[in-house]
Amino acid sequence: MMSVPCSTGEHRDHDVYAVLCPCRDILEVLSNRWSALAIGALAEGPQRYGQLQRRLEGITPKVLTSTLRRLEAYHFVDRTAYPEIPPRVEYALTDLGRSVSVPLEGLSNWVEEHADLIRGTAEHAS
Amino acid sequence: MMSVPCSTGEHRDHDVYAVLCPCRDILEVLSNRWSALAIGALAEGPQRYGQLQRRLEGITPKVLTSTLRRLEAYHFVDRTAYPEIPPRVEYALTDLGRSVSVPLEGLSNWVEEHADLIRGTAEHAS
DNA sequence: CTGTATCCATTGGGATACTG
DNA sequence: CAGTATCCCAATGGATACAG
Repeated sequence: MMSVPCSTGEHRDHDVYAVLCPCRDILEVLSNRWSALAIGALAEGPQRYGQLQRRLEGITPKVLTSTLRRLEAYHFVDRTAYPEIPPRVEYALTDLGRSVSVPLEGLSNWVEEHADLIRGTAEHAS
Repeated sequence: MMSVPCSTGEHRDHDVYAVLCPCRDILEVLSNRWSALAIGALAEGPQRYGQLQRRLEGITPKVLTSTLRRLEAYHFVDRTAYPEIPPRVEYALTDLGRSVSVPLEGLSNWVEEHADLIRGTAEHAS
């Protein structure tokens, strides 16, 4: 009985496609290459910029920054800068971030558990 | 103690960045605008191309096709074409697809439950 | 250390029209 | 009905260099 949010369009009877519910927006904030990974990393505790960059292997500073900023904008992450030299900045999940990290980890765990199975079965030729 | 798959890089001590584990691939297959939505729609039962197009409001035929093909390549979805005229094609989740739809719905439900909360709190300016 | 500034490549996604 | 064929755009992501 539960359906994917905003996939049915039952709430929309005119054709102004632009004004969809926020569900898709949020889903898209989470659905990009790094957001879920970053939240997963932060789920283990607050971390500094450099730590995150090492954790999320392969991410470039520009992308890391934009990812964190987006998560910040949606209040999944808090950024705290300490006025020291050298600078120290800590990123931590908000309550909302911790909350979403639960279903996100559910997905991560699923992937971990099924990765080899998929690897074995799938021929992604194309 | 569970971490986001392949976010720690603990399995990688050289620097050939290309050969990461399949986890990220899979996560990326699921992490795009339509995949999760499509799986959610199919979780309620097999559906035809046209039905899906109506369910996933706003999706264009090209994108719907590519989404389904990708999900098919990873064996989340099965495609069955009946040699009739007019043609009839049914898409259904595989066992794997049904399996992943569970954590995916967990995420969807979270989003549904928190959408307004986020909407109220977030100023995504920028 | 924590970023920003450029520049660039890829591609996901979209609009529209057309076909077996 | 179930797609394909084109054309196009914006955005994500990446490499590298540089700055406060």
